[in-house]
Amino acid sequence: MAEKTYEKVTGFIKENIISGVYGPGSKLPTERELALRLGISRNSVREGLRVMENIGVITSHHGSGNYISLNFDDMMSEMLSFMYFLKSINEQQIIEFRWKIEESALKLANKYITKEEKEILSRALANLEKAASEEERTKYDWIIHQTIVNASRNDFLIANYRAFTSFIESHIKMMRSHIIHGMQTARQLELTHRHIVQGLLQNDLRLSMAGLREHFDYIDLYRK
Amino acid sequence: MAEKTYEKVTGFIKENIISGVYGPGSKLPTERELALRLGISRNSVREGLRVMENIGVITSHHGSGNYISLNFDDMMSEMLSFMYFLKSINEQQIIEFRWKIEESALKLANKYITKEEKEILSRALANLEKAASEEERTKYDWIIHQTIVNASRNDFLIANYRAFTSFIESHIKMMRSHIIHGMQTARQLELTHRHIVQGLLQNDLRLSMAGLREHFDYIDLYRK
DNA sequence: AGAAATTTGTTCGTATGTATA
DNA sequence: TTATACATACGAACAAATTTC
Repeated sequence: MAEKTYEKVTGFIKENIISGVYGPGSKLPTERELALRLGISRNSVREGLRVMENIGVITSHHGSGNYISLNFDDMMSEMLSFMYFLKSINEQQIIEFRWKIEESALKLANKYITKEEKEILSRALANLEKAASEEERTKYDWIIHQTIVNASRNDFLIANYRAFTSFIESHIKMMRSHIIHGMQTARQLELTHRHIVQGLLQNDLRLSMAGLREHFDYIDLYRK
Repeated sequence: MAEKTYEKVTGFIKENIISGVYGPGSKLPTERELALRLGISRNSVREGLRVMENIGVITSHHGSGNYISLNFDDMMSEMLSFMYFLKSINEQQIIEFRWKIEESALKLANKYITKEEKEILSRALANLEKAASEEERTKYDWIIHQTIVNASRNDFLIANYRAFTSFIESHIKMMRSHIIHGMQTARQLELTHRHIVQGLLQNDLRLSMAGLREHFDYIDLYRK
């Protein structure tokens, strides 16, 4: 037999999502009804539901029911961090990947960025440069990178970046403090942000690309 | 209550993998023993096992036992393609993303590619250029692109690319026949492959990047 | 080769805690 | 507050595949 019993449940849910019957917030049939309708036992239904819950497709509310949620981001990041341990993916690969994602996003952002996003970037840069605390700096640093990726207008890049982001959130904090410490001051790192943002504002791809490269060069240089 | 019952199982497995007790091929305790040891029912154990199976951490063999497998690649692919599907993304974004992934991979491949991989590329290119059928061309085309991505030595890029290609497999076939038809002959598309491969063989990043750009320019040009 | 033991696959019944009207 | 619907969890049982003797 090819299909396992619990896959009737996951298949059922997927099909109904794809066909548009279920969307975020939809309530699934009760476990008993699913068992009845699919011709399987309640335990098998539950095995399937647990799988879907774990990958972020549904959420289960005790006493209430099972609902479509469709936010895989958490699961994605959990899986990625687990992969990090197991495949012994080294820091090098992580930094490379983030760099490549941002590089790709930057090129597309240069094409698609809106006036509103340019303003967000300007403000974030200004705030970053006059930020007093490390916490503030992290915040505006974050806004800049996030805005650029969003401006790429490519949902694949955005989805990947977001999933990836939550995974390396702790790493970034760790890295950043390393970097700061290594450089004594954050001035140089901030300068790279200035180049990235100004390049985007002036439609100067060369400048922003160079800024991004500097940015990751610093990270690479001081991450030990 | 924070922890669900089945998470005792997933936690147990994860911890033992991370601590090195379990590696690929390790046999887990029987379901009954796990239930006993964790103080939960066998049904709950099975819910946890199904979750781990579904994300590719273990495989279950009827009558034999549960074993550590540790290949999430397939699961990643499935999850990403499901995600991608749900976001209902347009063709433009698909082409852009594939391009950016390959572009990133190409740069890294230029750094990490091995002699063996260069030989694979040479052979694939030769086979592509003397291929008689469309089916054959598709095959060697695919080998070239796949080899380049693998040569990037970045598991994140590889996982993404794999997930992505399985999703757009049908699109690629469709696109290719469109392109071929539009150009009357596949000569020009093959020339782009020649540039990409030769650039890699000669460590000439400029040439291979230009080839890749041509490649996607053709796709972009003729995809309507 | 064959029988017995082991293990996963699947189901049913039941008890309990939670949410909602 | 009560009643109902629902998810959570457990235990027992049998089927089917595998391993062991």
